[in-house]
Amino acid sequence: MEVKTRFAPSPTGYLHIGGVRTALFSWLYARHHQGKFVLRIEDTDRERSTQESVDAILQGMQWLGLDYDEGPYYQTQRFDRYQEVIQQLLDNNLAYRCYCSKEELDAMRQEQQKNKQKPRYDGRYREFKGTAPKGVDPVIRFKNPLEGKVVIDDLVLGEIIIDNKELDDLIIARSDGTPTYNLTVVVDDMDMQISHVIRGGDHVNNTPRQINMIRALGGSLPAYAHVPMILGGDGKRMSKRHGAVSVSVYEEQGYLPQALLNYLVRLGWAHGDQEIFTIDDMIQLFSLEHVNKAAATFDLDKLQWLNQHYIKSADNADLAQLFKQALSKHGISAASEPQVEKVVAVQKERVKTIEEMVQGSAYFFSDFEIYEEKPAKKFLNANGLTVLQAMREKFAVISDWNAENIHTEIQQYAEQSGLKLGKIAPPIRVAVCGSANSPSIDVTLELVGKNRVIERIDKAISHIQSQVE
RNA sequence: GUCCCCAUCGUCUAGAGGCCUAGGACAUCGCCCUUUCACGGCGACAACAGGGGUUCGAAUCCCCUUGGGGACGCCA
Repeated sequence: MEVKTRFAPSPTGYLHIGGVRTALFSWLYARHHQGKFVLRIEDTDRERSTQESVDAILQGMQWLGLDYDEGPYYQTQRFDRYQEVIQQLLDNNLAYRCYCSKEELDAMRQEQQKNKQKPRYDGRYREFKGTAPKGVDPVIRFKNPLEGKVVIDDLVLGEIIIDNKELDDLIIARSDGTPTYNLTVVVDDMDMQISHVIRGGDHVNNTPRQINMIRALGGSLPAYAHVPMILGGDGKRMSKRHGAVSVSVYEEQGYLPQALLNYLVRLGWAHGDQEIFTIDDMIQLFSLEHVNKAAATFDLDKLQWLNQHYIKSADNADLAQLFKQALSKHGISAASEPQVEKVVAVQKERVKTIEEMVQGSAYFFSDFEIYEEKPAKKFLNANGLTVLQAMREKFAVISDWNAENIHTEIQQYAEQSGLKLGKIAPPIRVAVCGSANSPSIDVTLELVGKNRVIERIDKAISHIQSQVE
């Protein structure tokens, strides 16, 4: 049988890390087995589904390169089919109408909670033969088996046994006639011939209900694999405060898709000691047998380390593209000098994200008005003035402005003045960059350009002189 | 509360009864490199939740306890 997996998000919010990880595992499994991967949008909840969310999901999948062979299917476009199945269930006495009001249901739940029982619909309309109450639009419930147990042979968790007595007759159609999740999943997974249902651990409890429905419909069961959930930094379920942000945020902050994927694939899965995986590695090595059972905690530090790794090894031209986009988002024009690619080449070794690269590179492209307070205090002083004045003269006569010649001039001054490099570079750096951090001073000066370097040194000189007065 | 699941360094994990004095990675802390910040190199710290079994032998198998997570919607 052909392997066919699916990712079935509901468009009721952004696509977050947990969703992406599920999608990744599902995708990897399909790719590893040269099967098919389906994207299905579960938008039956019309109240909460939005087009923005759909777009966010599609965009996120594309950014990450998680391509699909079928879909996106939209469940709202399959209502006729669900209706047909619901009718079939009704006709075969496998489902029934329930006239309970929400208030009635609430009361039932409260009573059960009070008696320390699991809240469960009691099946009061299951064998109802009387006349329907007037003015009540009924919901339709599936007749869950009363006896017996459901055995799930989960590919990750192993055997899970749930007693049918723990289950109740779930609603498969709302009072407005629209189908609900547990029905649509079952119908779609059957119709789309999904061979492996790979999804988050929060769905384990839905599985026995779905198995019962598939059996009632005479379908064959897919294999199930429930992957562990990802917890937020607080060890609790992901929340906005702890990690559950849209993948688009990672894109905006300058994470590379490869880094995010690499981070995610190692969350709940491992291949010995290997930490770095190319996409091909992942596809080749991924297997459900090595997926962990325990939930994992999201760790931004490690993601950053991986991102740094991939930035360091990325192609300069590719990086330059991303860098340019990020610069313009910050209103920094990279139109003139220096060449973006050259800046990228020197900065890629020292940042964790593209965003960080932008933060630390503004002085290459535009002048600044203020110096960072601490370094300015420390280096733009009387000693600094001497250095700057001397170096200004030396720089002014360099005809071929490159790192090597700049380095030579600094070296010469060090010898003449008896000052260590550690005394000479910092004032120049603060004068030219506004801060105490930058790549090597010679390369930095080369890229900033001769004219601007001299302008900025002049500016720093007058800044110091005005301080002294 | 009820049901389901889980349990190795702070975090992600390796570990399929002897290869474990428990390995790797991130983080942290040292040292080296260095004109700053980084990169890099070397090193240190740091875990089998507890208790019972089974076995010649248990991180690995079983049971209990504890802890954590999930589910219990006319959400998905």
